[in-house]
Amino acid sequence: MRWSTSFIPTLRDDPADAEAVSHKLLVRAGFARQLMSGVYSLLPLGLRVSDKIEAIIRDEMNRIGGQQFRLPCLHPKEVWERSGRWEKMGGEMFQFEDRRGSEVGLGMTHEEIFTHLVAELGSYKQLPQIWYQFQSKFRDEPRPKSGLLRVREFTMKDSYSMDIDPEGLDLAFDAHFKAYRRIFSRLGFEIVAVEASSGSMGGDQSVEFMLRTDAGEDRVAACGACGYAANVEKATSSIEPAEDGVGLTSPEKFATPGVRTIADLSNFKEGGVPADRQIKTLVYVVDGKTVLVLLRGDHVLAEQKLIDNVEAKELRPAHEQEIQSALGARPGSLGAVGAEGLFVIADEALRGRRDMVTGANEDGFHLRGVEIHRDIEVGGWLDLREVSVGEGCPTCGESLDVYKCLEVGHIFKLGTFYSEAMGAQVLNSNGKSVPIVMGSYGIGVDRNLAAVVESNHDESGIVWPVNVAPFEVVITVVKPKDVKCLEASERIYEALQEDGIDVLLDDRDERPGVKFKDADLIGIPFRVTVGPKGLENGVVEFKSRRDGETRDLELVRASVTIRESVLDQRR
RNA sequence: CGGGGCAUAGCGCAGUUUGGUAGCGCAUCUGCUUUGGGAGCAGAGGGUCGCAGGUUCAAAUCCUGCUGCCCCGACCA
Repeated sequence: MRWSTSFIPTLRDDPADAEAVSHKLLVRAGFARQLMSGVYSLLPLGLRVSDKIEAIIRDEMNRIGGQQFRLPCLHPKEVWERSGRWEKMGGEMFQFEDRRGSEVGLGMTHEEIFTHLVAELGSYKQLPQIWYQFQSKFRDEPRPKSGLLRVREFTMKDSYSMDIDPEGLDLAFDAHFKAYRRIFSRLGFEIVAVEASSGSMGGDQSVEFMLRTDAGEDRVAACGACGYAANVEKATSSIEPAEDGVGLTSPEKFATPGVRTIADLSNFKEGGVPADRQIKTLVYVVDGKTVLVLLRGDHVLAEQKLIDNVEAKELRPAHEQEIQSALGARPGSLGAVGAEGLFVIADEALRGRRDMVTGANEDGFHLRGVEIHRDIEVGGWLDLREVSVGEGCPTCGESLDVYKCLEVGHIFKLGTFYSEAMGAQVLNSNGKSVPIVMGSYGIGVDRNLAAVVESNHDESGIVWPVNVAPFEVVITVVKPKDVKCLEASERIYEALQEDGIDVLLDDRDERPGVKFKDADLIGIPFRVTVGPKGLENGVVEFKSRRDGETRDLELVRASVTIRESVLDQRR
């Protein structure tokens, strides 16, 4: 492609509303433009990268026997009602009426629609199957952010596996696991595969593929010693057992004027205790019922653990008014002692604790000498706390690290939830009708595109890995008006094109400095500079974007060397 | 949904406090000079000042309402 006739709108300044590095660079370098909040247009350069990422994914999906489909974005309400997710997705799904008044929605994922086709399978002899597609997904995110990292319309590769039994699902899951590892390796990512919460997907096991970056929104707890890694939504850890005193024969109320927080109470002079000697009382509304959630004062609730453990349609923190009427006190003085009629869930870390301090359900008062098992009627013990840095690894006991990650892929074992809901059954070898066992596997194409930029850039711009670069080589014609200069450039350009190299010829009538800056900004891995200076000696300059390494190539064999360098880095 | 900020030319911004009919840099177009890391000079084009009301002789500027976008939090496959 010739730069002079291409649409590559580079900008000198960062866009004012961009925060994430990938957002700034993708806009500045002319890969993407925003249309509205969380919705982006891909420009020619952006699409070229997207196409390459898709090609890698397609290659690996085909390798494990995947068959490519294309399903609609526009879905009827009925199909989503059969799985119960029309309601469950709530505001996150774009839902509206067509002109006849039929309710329709934009697909945020395609379990229901694929399962609709899966129902056509009739015999175990047709299994296993792996089906996939690249398709737009629509999710009305509460807060789109960080450019292409969190958007409302995006392209996803989603695949689905169909098997006769759980053992078959294990095989398909494992095949995807390995395919994903290869995909991310070809994208140049060092990823961590972590145990994750399945969230609204249902199912019993899920693995997230995490890329360590501060631009991410998830946090992962990982052990450097044994390799344990899990999303903090699911991660567990071991902590030092607490040593409690004998305590009192019964809880004793004491005045704590002005104390509203755990920190207040630990600094409180008359009767304050450290946070790990306090019981934190949170109030939740679970399907309309008020529930108390207890944690050690210095621990943080991992809300997803609560959601995963209690089967509920709706779960949310209670409003202050609801708290007031349920317990008779405001947050700051809440406690579970004597909280009759309210279900109490306690975190495991509180098990067996004595001589604790908690709110008295009376503003400005707390109780001391509280012994959990004696004084509080706990309805359920659960692991609810979020792990933090330095706590013990649950498998080997070494110290855990916690860091920010971006979710670049997620694979789920769905089981029979959708096949049962949609009536997707086959006859097994005994002639009995059984639901198909399914898995679901996703990779966000645009998110991965942005993720590559997050982990491959420097102060001059993007540094694309050869595998996904929009062009592998840019030929910078220093002086396009000089006939020798242009002719030499054209020769290399044509030779590389014939060899199947993606090459961009910068034949613009611009000053060399502008061309160098632009080439660095858009991040082409290799640059060939053809100028009068070099041509006098029969050479062109060959430069690597990543390490800046430069060497002169004899004009006559330049294209051969360049091709070898490119092919060497393709994977 | 709660809190904060912003909205003026394709991009980045000033002008708003104290109302007087819109400006700077980059980009674009023309000419000349220049040409190996975002050139210089001269000239030119381009704006319903987010939208709708209101106040006023006069509104980018003051008042009211609305919309959009960004950030923090909540939320989130």
